[in-house]
Amino acid sequence: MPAGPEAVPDAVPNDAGGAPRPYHHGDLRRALMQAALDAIVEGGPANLSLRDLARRAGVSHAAPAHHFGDKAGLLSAIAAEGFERLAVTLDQAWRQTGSFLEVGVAYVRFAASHRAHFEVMFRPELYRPDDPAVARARAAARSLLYGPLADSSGADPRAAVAAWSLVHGLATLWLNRNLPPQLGDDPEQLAREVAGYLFRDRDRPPRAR
Amino acid sequence: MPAGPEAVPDAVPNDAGGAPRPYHHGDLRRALMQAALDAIVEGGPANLSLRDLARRAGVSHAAPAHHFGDKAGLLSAIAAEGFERLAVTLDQAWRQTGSFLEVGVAYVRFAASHRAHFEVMFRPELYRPDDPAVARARAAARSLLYGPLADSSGADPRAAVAAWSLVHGLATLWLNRNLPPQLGDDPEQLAREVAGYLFRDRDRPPRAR
DNA sequence: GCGATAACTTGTCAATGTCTAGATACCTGG
DNA sequence: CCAGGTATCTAGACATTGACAAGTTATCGC
Repeated sequence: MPAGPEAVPDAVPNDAGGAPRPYHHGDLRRALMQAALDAIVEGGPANLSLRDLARRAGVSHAAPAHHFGDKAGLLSAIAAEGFERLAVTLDQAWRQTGSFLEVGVAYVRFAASHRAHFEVMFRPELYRPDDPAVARARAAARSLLYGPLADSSGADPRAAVAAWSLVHGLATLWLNRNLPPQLGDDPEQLAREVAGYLFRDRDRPPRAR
Repeated sequence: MPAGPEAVPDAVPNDAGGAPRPYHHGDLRRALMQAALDAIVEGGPANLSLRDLARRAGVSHAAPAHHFGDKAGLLSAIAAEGFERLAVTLDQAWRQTGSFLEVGVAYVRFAASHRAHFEVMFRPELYRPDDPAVARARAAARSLLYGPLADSSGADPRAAVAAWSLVHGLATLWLNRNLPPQLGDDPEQLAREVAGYLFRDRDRPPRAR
């Protein structure tokens, strides 16, 4: 894809005018991850370019391969991190509110605030879903999605699927701007209102609001 | 329903022994679309290659550009066709059953049976969402999603969003194999069961619970 | 110190998207 | 019937990309 409107030459060893960049970046892996997240927010995972990330980080075009192997390796790392952070988010929401609805709201809030992670996590063809770190993190997040409902008596797995589907669909439709604008631009509020249609008689009273 | 492209000898440029392929393909546009749908089912929209499509159709590498301009043009055509067919599907379901739930089930069935279309339609960064044909078809499909609920008295747009989110989330999670396998592999049946949790007091009550 | 090793660079190659120019078949008007 | 025009397709070229191989430089363990 020669999509770049302007062709910037590959990594220049030194910043223009600044002090010479040290040979070792220091935390290139983290810097490349962050650059990737920025790039994905800007243009989606499909338009991601390893060489562009290298330029953003000020390193040579082949440096990313050293840390991630290849493009799928980078995206696998992003997916794993995303599932880890999602698990933390859902766990906190459940612990702090005891409300199944608030777990769903937290899911939507995560998608909106970690858009790049979220867009990668649910596109398995972009990365390696069987990567151990990915599989572990995904399993943890999944158990937190099903867990709260499994705790309640007479749990039906289809109820959890309904809840997960609702918040997942809302999150993806919101991210893709497929919802009517008159619903406002606050995904969290929208999630709380919309999810109420499903959760209304299945919830403990929330302790926090 | 979308029958494969035939009636044209799929000869490769230097096909050994066969009759020489005619200079004009006959229906190259349709053949390229079908090849693209096949390729997307195999590897996702991100791994789509125009040159690969040209090889599949037995034409030169630049032939696709003549019909679609560029890659985004091809994907725009796929998205437009997808929204058109989705609108037909939803319209039929509503007319034939008069059931919100069955419209939702039809949505999931469409996603499963038109996987390639569906995967493109909801990735606006891959195509040109403002393309007139796309915008028109998308608006038609959207009105059929909101229409049935808007007809009923005291319609709340958030109810429609809840319904759309549920079936959309279920469809995407099913396509990405993110649902527990013990729920079976029939998306239509799963949709009918799961959607019952939301539609239950707005529609014919489902058997369960 | 000093060798081992990790981190990064440079060079290269096949593949891709897109552009330009040219070749070929169809088709309409006379 | 046939001549020119146009739609369709081919051929070539170029910049960009992902991946690989081999070399260079800094850091770390001992």
